[in-house]
Amino acid sequence: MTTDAFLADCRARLAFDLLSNTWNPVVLWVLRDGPGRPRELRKRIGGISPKVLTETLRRLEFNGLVARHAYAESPPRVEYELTDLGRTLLAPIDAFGAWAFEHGDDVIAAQDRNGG
Amino acid sequence: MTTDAFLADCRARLAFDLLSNTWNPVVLWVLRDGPGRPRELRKRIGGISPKVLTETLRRLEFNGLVARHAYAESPPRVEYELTDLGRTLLAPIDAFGAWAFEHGDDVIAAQDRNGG
DNA sequence: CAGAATCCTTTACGATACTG
DNA sequence: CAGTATCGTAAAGGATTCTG
Repeated sequence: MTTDAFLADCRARLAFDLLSNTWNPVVLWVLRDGPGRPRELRKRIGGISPKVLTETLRRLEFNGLVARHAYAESPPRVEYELTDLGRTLLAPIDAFGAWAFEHGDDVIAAQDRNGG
Repeated sequence: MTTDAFLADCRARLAFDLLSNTWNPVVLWVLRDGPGRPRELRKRIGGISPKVLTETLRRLEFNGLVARHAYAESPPRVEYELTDLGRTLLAPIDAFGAWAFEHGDDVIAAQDRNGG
């Protein structure tokens, strides 16, 4: 794919936006392990507030990547899971994960070299 | 656990962080076509301000993904290019680009379905 | 031309308290 | 327990101006 093609096609930019915030990719990442309730997802993730988790899940739902299932119980029970579309994103995300496993130390070394 | 502490321990998060802003992935993408001066890079990208381009390039340089070459001339000339480490990131970015071309329409359809 | 400095707006994120 | 409302801080990004 050429740069011109990338720039000419707004879908590519729109797709990059799907990963261009702190929590979207992380939430997708942990959902690969199966559906989960909010409280449990927060344990999988670590360091995310309930409010931001809800916002992130609703954003992913809006984009068709995550499905929300609410059950009429008391206390309420809700589960989130990847949609078929969301699951297609796992392969590209895996590519990043594999890259991180292979080159993460190089990035950290560069940061240290540059006074980080 | 703070986000920073989690990032320090999780290479996947480190990789996501490299792409978790608007311009990092786009700048990496256009640098695949070869080294470029800032003004020319802005033409390749479109819609990025000079200030934000500089900030993005310096951020990528800090992480060892981009190299900066300044020549003592008048008017000054500067070129940026991918490092070897930066080039290793092109494959994962390609994987996501391919996903965008295959599934971008599905995302747009979901957004429309949800009143976007 | 590169890019630093300044000012401004928007948004992301977090903490807390509250509702059903 | 899930989710909303509110408040506050911090950072991203844009526009403009100035300097070497």
